[in-house]
Amino acid sequence: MSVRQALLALLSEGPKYGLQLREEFEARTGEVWPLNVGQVYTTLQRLERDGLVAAANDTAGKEPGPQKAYRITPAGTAELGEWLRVPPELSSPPRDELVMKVLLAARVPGTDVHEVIRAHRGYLVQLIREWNRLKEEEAEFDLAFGLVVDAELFRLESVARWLDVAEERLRRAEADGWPDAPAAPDVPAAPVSMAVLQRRRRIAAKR
Amino acid sequence: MSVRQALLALLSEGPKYGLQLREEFEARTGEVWPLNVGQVYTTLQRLERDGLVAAANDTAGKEPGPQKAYRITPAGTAELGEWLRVPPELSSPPRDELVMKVLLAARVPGTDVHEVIRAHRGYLVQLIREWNRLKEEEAEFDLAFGLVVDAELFRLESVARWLDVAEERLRRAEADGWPDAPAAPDVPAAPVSMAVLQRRRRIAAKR
DNA sequence: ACAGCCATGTAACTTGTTACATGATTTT
DNA sequence: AAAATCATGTAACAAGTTACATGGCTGT
Repeated sequence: MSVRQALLALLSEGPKYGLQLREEFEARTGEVWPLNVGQVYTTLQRLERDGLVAAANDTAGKEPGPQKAYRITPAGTAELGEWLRVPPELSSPPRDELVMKVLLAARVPGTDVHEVIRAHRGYLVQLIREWNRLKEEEAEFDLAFGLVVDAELFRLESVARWLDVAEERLRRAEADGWPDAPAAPDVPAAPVSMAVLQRRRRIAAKR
Repeated sequence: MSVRQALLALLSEGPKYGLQLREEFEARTGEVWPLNVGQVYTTLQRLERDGLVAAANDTAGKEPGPQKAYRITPAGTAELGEWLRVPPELSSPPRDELVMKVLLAARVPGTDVHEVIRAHRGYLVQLIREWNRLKEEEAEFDLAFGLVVDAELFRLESVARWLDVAEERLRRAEADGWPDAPAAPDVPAAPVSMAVLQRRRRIAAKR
């Protein structure tokens, strides 16, 4: 839900048409974040439906051609302004796929969390090296590219550091006899009318 | 596209039913990442369609009740195993909403990037403080919560640091006379048969 | 008996992806 | 004239969200 506003931002500089928006979007992100064209057109349709953009009858006229330029409307400018300033993810943080893998791997039978963690960590340091190489090669010339690469590097490094503390935390928990319910390893908790079981757990959770 | 595998992971410990999966998912993520129930049921349907899970005719039988338990199949176990080990975001990194806001704000007329950056940075440090408080209060007791909070803290801190270097980069670029095309501030590049214009830009990009 | 939760399901909608179809323009 | 590429558009699908409908079970 950010392509919408990205298009508004590009149109705030002047009328543009579909393919042009795709190219400028990718240029603005240092050619790192691709944007498929189909989405540009469908998003433009929705923006027009919502009154945030309008077809720009080229002031020059007489030159229709295949291109259909759009311009931003006052309502569009307003929405853009708010989007730029309102911080993302206000409520609960986004689900992080790698974090989920570690959390879940910790209790999957026949799986060693530490092995999983090592695999991902190895891949991360490799990725970090590659981005650093790219940065040295190109980031001087392209402001957008430099910014995006920095963001990615910072993110990757924070994930790598998290893997380290996560592994340590898990190791300590294991030393303390975790997972806390190795219990019945297949018997589906007996036919105790599970609704009751469910309830009991909820109450227990409330302490 | 990770709820799918998360359900597989939970089912790898034994048969479970819909609501139970929702609750266990949220428990595993320290109650930080909510999961709406509707998605659990639709995802289970797709998993069944794809042969990764199957209805678990409770071995105990005779106790249908309202609950429909599912169990993981060998194919499901295989997919889960691969998902756990394959690193995410192999190709290009995910679009980060905050990064996009900064990149785009830099050229939106009537908008000061630095003001935008400051606003987001302020919000970030506030968020970091709140998470730290939560961590001190509860993270001791709940391994999952501790892990998720750490991940979020690391992420937020990396974003905050990125904002700092981004602001510095932008400031230097401005000193060097950026944005590079203040040019015609409204005239849509004249009616020069835009297709040609487009081409020229592509070639120029190739240098 | 009635209220309230447990449990499953469905509908409508948004965002995003991939793949294909169709003209117009330009290049060779 | 044919091939390539520019440009727009549509169809089909996956994944996610919110909201609502519907029974069964439980507690008072």
